[in-house]
Amino acid sequence: MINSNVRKQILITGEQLVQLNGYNGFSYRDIAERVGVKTSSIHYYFPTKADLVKELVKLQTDTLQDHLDNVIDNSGMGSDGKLSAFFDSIFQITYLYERRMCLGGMLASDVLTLPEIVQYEVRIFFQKIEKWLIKLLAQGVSEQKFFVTQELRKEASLILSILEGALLLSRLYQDEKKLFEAKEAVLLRLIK
Amino acid sequence: MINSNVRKQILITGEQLVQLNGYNGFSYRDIAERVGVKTSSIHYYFPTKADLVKELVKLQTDTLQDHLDNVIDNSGMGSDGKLSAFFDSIFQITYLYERRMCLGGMLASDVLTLPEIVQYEVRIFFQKIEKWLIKLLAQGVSEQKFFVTQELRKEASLILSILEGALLLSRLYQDEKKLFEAKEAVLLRLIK
DNA sequence: GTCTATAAACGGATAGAC
DNA sequence: GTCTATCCGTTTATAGAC
Repeated sequence: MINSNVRKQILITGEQLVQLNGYNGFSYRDIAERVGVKTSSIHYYFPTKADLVKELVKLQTDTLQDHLDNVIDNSGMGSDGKLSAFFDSIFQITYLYERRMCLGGMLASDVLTLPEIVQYEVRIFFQKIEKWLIKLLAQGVSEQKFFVTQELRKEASLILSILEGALLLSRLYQDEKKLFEAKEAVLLRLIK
Repeated sequence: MINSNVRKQILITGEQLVQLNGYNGFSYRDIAERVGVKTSSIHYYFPTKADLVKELVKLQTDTLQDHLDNVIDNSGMGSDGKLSAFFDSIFQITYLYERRMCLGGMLASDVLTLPEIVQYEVRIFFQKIEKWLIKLLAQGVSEQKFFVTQELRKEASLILSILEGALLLSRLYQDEKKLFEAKEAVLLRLIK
C-alpha cells in the first residue's frame, strides 16, 4: 500500500495502450516493459486482462464524470460554452493526447471479443456521458440557447455518434481538422 | 484455377472476421476452421496476414464502389432517394449483416497496429465513399433538394462520421434504432 | 510485492511430401 | 493446391522462491 504506485502505473499504461491499439492490440508484456516490472507483477494486481481493463474503464468513467459535472455545475459559462468545453475535454483525453482513440469507442469496436464484465463497463461509460449530454441539452433549451427539434435522448445520441466517428476518421488521416469541424457542426446545429 | 473457390471463401471469411472482431481479433486458424482447410493453405494464397486483409479491403472497396455508382447513375431516384439508398446499402453490409461493423471503420480503429499496405487501402476505402458522397451532394444541391451551408467536402466528411459513430454505438447496445436515427438526422439536415 | 520459472495454448509463417 | 510437420516467438496465466 506504501507504494501502490505500481498499480497506478499499470492502470495508466493499460489505458494508454487500449486507447492506442485496442483490447486485442496490446499484451501484459507491453505494459510490463513500459512500467518496468515483470508480467507476473501485473497479474498480482490484476489476475486477468478482463480485471485490468474493467478497472481502467471504471476509473476513466469516474474521472470524466467528475470533470464534466464540474463543468456543468461550477462554471460561469452558458450552455453553449459548456458544450464547447465538453468537446475540448474529450479531445484532450483522445486525439490531442498522443492521437488516442476514445477509450469507450475503441472498446466498442472490439465489443464482440470483450469479456462480459468489460462490455458492461463500456456501456456504463457511454450511458454516463449520454446522460450528461441530455442534462446539458435540457439546460440549453430552457436557456433558449439550444434549439432541439427532437427527443433530447436522440440528439445526445447523435452528438456522441458524430464525436466517435470524427475521432475514428481523424486518427485514420492524422488530421485533427475533422475533429474541430465535427464540434463546429454540432454547435451550429444546436445554436442555429 | 478450376476451384479457386477456396481463395474466394478465404476472402469472404476473412472479411467477415475483420468486420466482426477487428484486425487483431482473428487468426488464420479461425479462417481455416470455418473454410475447412489448413492454415498452410491460406498462406498459399495469401503469404501474410497483411496480403490477405489488403486484398479483402480492395475487393469490398471495388464492389461497394460499383454498387454506389449504379445507384447514382442508373436509378430513377432523386438525390434524397439516392442518399437514403446509400445508407441502406451500408447498413446491408454492416449491422444488418450479422451485426458487423463497417470494414473500413473497424480497421480505422486498429490503424496504429496495421501494416502500411493495409492502412493505405483503408484510406482509399473512405476516400472513394467520400468522393461519391460529394458527387451526390452536388447533385442534390443543383436539383435544389439539398441545402448545404458549408463546403461539400466538410458535409460529406460529417455524414461519414455520423455513419461510423452510429455503427459503433449500435453494435455496443445491439440496437439498430440508432442507425435509423442517424440516417434520419442526416436526411432532415440536408432536406430541411 | 516482486521475481524466476514454467505451463499450455496460440500466433504467423515455412519446408517439403503428396 | 493441400496437407503434415515444424519453427519460433507471443500470450495469458500460475507456482513458488525471495
